Amino acid sequence: MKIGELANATATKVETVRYYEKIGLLPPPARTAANYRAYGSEHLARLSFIRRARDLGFTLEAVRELLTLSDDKSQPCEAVDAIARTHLIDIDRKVADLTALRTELDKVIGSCRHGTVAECKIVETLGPR
Amino acid sequence: MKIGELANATATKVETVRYYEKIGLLPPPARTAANYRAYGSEHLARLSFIRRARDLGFTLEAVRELLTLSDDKSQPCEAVDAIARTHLIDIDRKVADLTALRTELDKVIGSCRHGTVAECKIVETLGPR
DNA sequence: TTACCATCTGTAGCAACTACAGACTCAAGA
DNA sequence: TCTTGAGTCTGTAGTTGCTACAGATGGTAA
Repeated sequence: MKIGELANATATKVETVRYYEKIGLLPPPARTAANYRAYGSEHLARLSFIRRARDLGFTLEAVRELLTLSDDKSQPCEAVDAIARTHLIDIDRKVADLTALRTELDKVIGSCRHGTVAECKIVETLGPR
Repeated sequence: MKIGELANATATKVETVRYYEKIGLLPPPARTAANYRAYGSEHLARLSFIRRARDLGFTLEAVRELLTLSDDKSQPCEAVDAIARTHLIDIDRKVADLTALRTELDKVIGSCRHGTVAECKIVETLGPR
C-alpha cells in the first residue's frame, strides 16, 4: 500500500500521514526499491485509530497516550476511560464558554440601530467602559 | 503610561501588547529618553477595544476590520453589523459541532465496562470498522 | 518519447500568542 | 554610594496540527 492509497482509505492528506510519522504517531513503514513508503494493514488500523480519535476531538498528545495504552491489551482500561472523561469535561467547558459568548454577542448585535458608526452600539460596546 | 501599566489596565500580557504593535493593530507609541514605550489614553481605548473584541471571539483579522470601520464615524454601521453576524453564525456552528461530538464521545464512554484494554469498548470504537 | 501524475525530502507558513536570552534602565533600601 | 530587584528593550524560537510549497525522482499511459 502506497502513501496515497493509505491516505485515501483514511480520508487523510498525504502530508498529514508523513507528519504523523515524523512525530512518532505512525511507525515508519518499509520502503520499496524506489524509496516509496510501503504500508501494511497494521498501519491502516493504527491510522484509522488516530483519525477517529482526532475526529472525536482528542489532541495528538491524548491520541499518543491512547495508542500506548491500547498496545497493552492486558492492562485495565481505567486509564483509557480517564482520558476520555477528561476530554468530555473539556468539551463541556468549551460548549459552556461558547454559549455564554454567544449570548453576549447576540445582545451586542441586538442593540444595533443601523445608523452611522458614530451611533453604533456594537462599536460602543467594544470601546472602553 | 508604560507598557506594564497599559497591560495591567487591560488584562493583557506585555508581550501581547508588543505583538499587537508588531502586527499593526496598535499604533507605535512615543518613546521616553530611555526608549520605553509611552502610551496615551487613545492607546488604552484602542487596546480595550481589541481585548473586548477578542473576548467575544473575533479573530484578529476581524478586529482589524472593526477598528478600521470604527475609525470612520460617519459611515453606516452595516459593515460592523455584518461582521458581528457572521461571527455569530460561526459560533453557532462551533457549538453545534461540539455538541454533536459530545454526544458521540458520551456514547463511547458509556460503553466502557471497566475490564482490560483487550475488552475495552472505547479502544474498540477507535479501531478500524 | 513525452506528458503527467505520485512520491520523495526539507523547509516555511498559518493563528495568536508565549517564552525565552541577553542587554538596558530605574527606583528603593543598606 | 552601591546594590539588588523589577521593569523594559530587541530579537528569536516555541506552541498545535497541520498545510503548502520547492525541487528532485519514479512510474505509467498514449
